[in-house]
Amino acid sequence: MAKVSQAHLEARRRSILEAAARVFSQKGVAAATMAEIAQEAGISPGAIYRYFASKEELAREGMAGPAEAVKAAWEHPEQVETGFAELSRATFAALELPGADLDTRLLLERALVAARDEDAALLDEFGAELGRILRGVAYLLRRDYGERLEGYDVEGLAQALYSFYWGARFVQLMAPGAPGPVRQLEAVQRLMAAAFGPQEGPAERS
Amino acid sequence: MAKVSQAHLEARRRSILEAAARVFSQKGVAAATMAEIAQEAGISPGAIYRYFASKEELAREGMAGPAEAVKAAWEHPEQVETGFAELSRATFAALELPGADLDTRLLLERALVAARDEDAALLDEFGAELGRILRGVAYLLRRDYGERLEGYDVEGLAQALYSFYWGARFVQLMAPGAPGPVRQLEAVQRLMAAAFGPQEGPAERS
Amino acid sequence: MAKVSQAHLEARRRSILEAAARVFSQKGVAAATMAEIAQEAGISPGAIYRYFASKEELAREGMAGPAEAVKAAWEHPEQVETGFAELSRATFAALELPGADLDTRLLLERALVAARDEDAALLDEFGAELGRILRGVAYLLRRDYGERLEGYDVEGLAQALYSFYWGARFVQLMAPGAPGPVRQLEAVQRLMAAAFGPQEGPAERS
Amino acid sequence: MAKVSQAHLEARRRSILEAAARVFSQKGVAAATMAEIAQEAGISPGAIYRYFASKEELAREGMAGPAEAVKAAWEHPEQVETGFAELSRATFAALELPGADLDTRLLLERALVAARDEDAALLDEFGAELGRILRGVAYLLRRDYGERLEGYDVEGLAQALYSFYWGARFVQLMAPGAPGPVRQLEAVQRLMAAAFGPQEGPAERS
DNA sequence: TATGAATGAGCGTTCATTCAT
DNA sequence: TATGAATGAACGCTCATTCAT
Repeated sequence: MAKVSQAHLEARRRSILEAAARVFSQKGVAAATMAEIAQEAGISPGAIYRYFASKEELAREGMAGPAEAVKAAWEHPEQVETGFAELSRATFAALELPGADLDTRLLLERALVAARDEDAALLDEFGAELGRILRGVAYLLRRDYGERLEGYDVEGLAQALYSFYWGARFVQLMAPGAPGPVRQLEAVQRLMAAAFGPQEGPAERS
Repeated sequence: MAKVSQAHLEARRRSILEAAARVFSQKGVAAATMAEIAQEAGISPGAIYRYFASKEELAREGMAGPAEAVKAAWEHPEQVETGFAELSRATFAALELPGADLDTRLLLERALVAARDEDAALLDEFGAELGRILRGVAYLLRRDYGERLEGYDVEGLAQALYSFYWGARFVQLMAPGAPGPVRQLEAVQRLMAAAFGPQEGPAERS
Repeated sequence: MAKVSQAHLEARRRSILEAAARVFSQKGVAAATMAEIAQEAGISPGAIYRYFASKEELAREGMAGPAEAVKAAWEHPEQVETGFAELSRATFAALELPGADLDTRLLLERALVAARDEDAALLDEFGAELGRILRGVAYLLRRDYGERLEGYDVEGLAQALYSFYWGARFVQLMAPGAPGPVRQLEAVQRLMAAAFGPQEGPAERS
Repeated sequence: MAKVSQAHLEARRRSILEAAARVFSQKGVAAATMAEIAQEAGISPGAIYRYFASKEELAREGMAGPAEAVKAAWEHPEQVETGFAELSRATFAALELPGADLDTRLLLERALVAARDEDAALLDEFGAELGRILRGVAYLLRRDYGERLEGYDVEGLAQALYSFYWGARFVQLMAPGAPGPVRQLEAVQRLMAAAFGPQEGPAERS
């Protein structure tokens, strides 16, 4: 029963995690009850404790951000074929998919928890991720716009774009009726196109 | 302890609100206890209920966003002497003041609560505020950049800038070490300057 | 200020007691709050404590049964001119006056309190009152029906009539739509008339 | 402690109800605490809430009058073999059993609560029960005494007898030393016998 | 190993009582 | 002496956690 169990155990663990994420994002970590999570996962409350030592641990793991595929792309830009514009567009388009708001809520709550507890580990993780993504953004900017970035604070610009991304998520959550992420991005891209000169820029590539 | 002046009562009320804001932003609304808030305010738990009917009401009022002066400026741009660039700078500079993070936490939690409960009132309020600010941003953009905005989706751009602002707040909270709001803004302003043509643009105004 | 105060003090004390009786009979002793009673009495909560040491004392005194005039008549039947039938009728007719239910509630609650706490004093008081009234009822029965009561357990009958009175109060409270006290009494009097022979009985008197 | 049988659950529920009835009748519903009831039932306070949603619900169910067998007899007089006199005697005799006072207290408190809150449901229930019993009493009176009731307000008389019953309960609670229910009833029955003529009356039946 | 009834600490809230004014 | 804001113990209730089954 040993080896097979191992796989089952892992599956069960993941299913609890997913149930928890659903409940957390809907109600918030504090308001969610273990009983609810158990029901969502289709097991008994007591069983959860075979897989997670406490609600806190479950929250910590259950809020570990959704493994966004797009994130990986930004973190490893060398392996990315598409240009900055296309990747941006895909990233922002994903925000308009159903379910994005749930992720945003979870991410925000997670951020809040980290900021409140001065949870160094979580904060560091976020910082590290930010660093990787920033590097990716800057890399792609440089690759696509080359010397036309001369005189620009590319890191500052990359950070601004990253902020813009988070802000778009946030506003989308709070005011679904406002101009959506994609429309915002288009306005920004028009700006960048104008700033970095004739459309040849990114087009040169290929 | 009878017949305390109206002013005293008001002061007490405000002091409770401030204590609550501190505790809420530190621990989150759900985790904060009335006992803690009372202690922070230097009174007994029961006394709070002379001023606020419930924890929920206290949370509602205690999280009512700090009356940011800057916000007013964006909402009434006709009365604003300074240009778009200057106002932006002031707005972002304020984010680097101490205490900004506290506000951001409170605002985020408030947003989360609203989004979770589908609290129509709060959501509407946010949406209305967003609308006013967007109008202000667009107004200032048009006033400062005039016909050079020809062909631009000014509303989309305004929304993008607003998103950028929120994102900057968020990132600042989560990764204090990253390029700060002001540096990000400078990069964006450089971009806008390049896009909207020779520096004369905003300068024309005088 | 001394002598005049004395009268005022007594008046104030009584007004508190009346306010308390009103609130107690409406909400019950446990649910009534000192603040409510104070408001009803038109004073401040703190002031009550100048006149009564505690809520319990206030309850004890405030529930001291309404000084029913009829009760006095039954307790001192020698001074009563009217016959048993007339006094009974007056007694039951009073139950159909507005306000009777409020008294009934208060009396019932008081009874409950006494029965619960095995409050010997209150229980004794009720017992003593019962004794006096029973004696009065028996006295009037014997005076009015004379030897026709031969062979009857007059004390048992008197007690039954007293029970009937209380039961009528109780049912009136719980089921206002049922045949009222007076109608019930009439049925009983018809029964007594039939049992004790030709109407001459009480009529002989004069 | 999982998968306890349905029977166990039912038993536990009933034991809580019994504990509650004991405490309620001893202290009154308002003064009784959940902790006390829990202790009386031999469980923890929290456990009660698996069986009852609130103290109020517990009170509602815990005060649901003891399913008196006698009551059923009065409500379905057609199925009753015994005559009015015998059934009355059984009913009043039951009042002298130990435990009757406990029930009376509970019933009185329940009545008070209903009257205070103007609890329409409870009041209606009481009214409906009263109606059924009254019908039963009148039915039995007519069956046993037949045409000798000519000229009587049978409904009024039935109601008077019902009031008498409640009053006897009440007085018994408050003044245990007074002539007991059975003795009172005997006096009343003597009266009825005298009023309705020669003993043949009920005897005719056979 | 899973269950889910039970625990009990801790929460929000109330209110009798006190006491500075 | 009256006021009424403040106290703080105690309540009803919740729920993370435990453990007998």
